[in-house]
Amino acid sequence: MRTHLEKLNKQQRTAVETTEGPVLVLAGAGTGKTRVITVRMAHLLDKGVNPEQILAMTFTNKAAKEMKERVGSLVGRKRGKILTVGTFHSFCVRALREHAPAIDLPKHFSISDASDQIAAVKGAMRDLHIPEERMHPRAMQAQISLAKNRLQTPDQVAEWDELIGRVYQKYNEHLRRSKALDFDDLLLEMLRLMREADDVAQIFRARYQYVMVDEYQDTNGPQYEIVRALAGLRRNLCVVGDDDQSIYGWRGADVKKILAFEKDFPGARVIRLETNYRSTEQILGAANRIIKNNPARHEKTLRSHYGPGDDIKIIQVDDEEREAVGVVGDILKHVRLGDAKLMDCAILFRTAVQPRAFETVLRSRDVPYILVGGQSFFDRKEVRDVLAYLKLVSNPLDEVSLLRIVNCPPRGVGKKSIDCALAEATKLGVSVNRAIENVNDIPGVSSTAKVAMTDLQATIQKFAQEEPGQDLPGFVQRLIAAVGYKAEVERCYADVLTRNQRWQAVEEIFNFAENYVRRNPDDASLGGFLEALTLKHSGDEPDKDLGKRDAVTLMTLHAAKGLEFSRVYLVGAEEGLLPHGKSVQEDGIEEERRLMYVGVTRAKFHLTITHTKSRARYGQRVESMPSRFLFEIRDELPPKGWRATGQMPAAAPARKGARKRSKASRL
DNA sequence: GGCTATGCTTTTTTT
DNA sequence: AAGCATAGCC
Repeated sequence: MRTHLEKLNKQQRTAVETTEGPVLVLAGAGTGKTRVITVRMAHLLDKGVNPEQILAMTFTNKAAKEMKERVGSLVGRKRGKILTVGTFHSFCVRALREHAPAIDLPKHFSISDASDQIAAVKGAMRDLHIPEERMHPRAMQAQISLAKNRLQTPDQVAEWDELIGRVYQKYNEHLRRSKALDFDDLLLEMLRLMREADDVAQIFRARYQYVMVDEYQDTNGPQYEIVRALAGLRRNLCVVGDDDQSIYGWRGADVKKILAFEKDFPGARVIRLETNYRSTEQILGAANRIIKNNPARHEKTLRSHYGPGDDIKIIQVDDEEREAVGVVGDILKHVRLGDAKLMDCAILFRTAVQPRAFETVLRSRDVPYILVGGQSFFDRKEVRDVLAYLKLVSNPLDEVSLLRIVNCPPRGVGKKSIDCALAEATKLGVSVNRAIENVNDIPGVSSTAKVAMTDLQATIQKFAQEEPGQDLPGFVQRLIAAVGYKAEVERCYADVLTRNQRWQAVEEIFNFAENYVRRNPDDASLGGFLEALTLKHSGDEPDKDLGKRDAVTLMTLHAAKGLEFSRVYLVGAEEGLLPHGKSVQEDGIEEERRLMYVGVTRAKFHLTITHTKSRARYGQRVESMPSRFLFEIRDELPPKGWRATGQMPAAAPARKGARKRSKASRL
């Protein structure tokens, strides 16, 4: 215990030792935030607090995992394991599963992921006869999500925008009759649980005597309310964050929450961590020069613990291909010189399309790399199909999944039959799944379709009655075999190579199942498996315990928050990309600046920022302008002739008549 | 009902 | 550039 405290500076130690009452730790980048949280937990345990009484909430699984490991190494694996450390979402799911009946929630609800949500929005709009031209389902979904994150009901939204309000309402009905909750609902239902089921709320408050929240600046409305409800009157609440690193405003996060903590929790102790143990003076100076352009923020003076260090490199290249070649070349050069390992290097970017060029170059040069948050695997058609089958077995009322696979592989269920079933479902106000139980009575459905749907339902039913337990991998394989999915893959892809590739994705799911069973030997279940995949618990590491593999890291700036690397390559520092064009339009420059700040402060010793002369966007080569942040970094004004270009093309109005762009304007 | 061709949109960031 | 949806043909 003493040794834990000895390694801390004065402020950090105060933060650790102030265990009672509300505490706000304002921790600038690299000031040892994670260390404070982990040591604080260790300290609580040393003081005799029961590990079950400690709850720590994070925003990403990565952060949760790291925190668990670090506490584990301080106090021992075994004791560390009993601590509750998790993302808000996973914590809420667990609580809801345990206490679903208390708020009339079905115990076996499924969780809608992003594509499920879009599908549900489309369904809702179809029900309301709202053409998709009125508003893109994607945009609609974003609006609904934002409303939920602001704790607004459909009625409240309708006052402001009737269209969105109505779809929001219908969308909720769709989810409910599919026994599904979306990501936002997980938080909202948890809040409802805390408010409406008093006995349950008491249990939680009694259980968690000490509550900690990481990255508090990213807390949104529902999360804040949950924290408040959990902390109760005891208020042993410690939140840690940095307003300069608030980058989730688009998800409903409210920076004001961290600024108003003392008001929300009177008597709160505020502790500032201002010594940076991560970066050189050069890097820190650059970061400070950028962030000082943001008007509303807590003034902070970060002091570097290290010397000046190397200059920051800002490099212009011809295009994204040269950018990738240059960066990878530089990495390899330093590896060859022996002053860096691959795992010390990170390539950071703004959008998910940027890594493509880098992947190509890395692969051609045989350089191992890890692409973090490479959502792509779960976006693969085969993976989504298989997952849909599994979801359907787990929750036979899941409408989105049913519609996805009714005719995949083709069973003679055509559009017309589906439309008739859909109409019948809407008429009866139930999910299609239920309507189809009496498919023979639905007019307009072809006879082949009737037989096919009955068969399919029987198959699903048969598997649904099984409890796979330890044999989950075999169960998944049998289900996929039963519906003839392999034959479908073979039918679709004539080319042997792609065919094998596609089928490998399916096999990867079998592997996931095996991993999952191995990790949860006691309580393996289909529902748990799907949940883990949806919330990305286990899914993100196909290469198992090779976390220490020597490889270059590629990730978005958002994913990089909280991490550090010796060498950072911040690529694509161009107007339209960073700051992103959409943000410029929507007045989100300050958040983009914080994003840039996050990127710069990830670097410990070497920082290289690149920007291109031109870049392909939407299949068209477009001239790039250096990011305004590159001038801020040098305390300069943009030169004459510089323009803030690169906004979204044609600035399509957010809603109402998504006008088709004329050919002329695209040329 | 199934398959193919054409044309249209897409690119913000995550649980 | 690529993936997805619709239309039009078998």
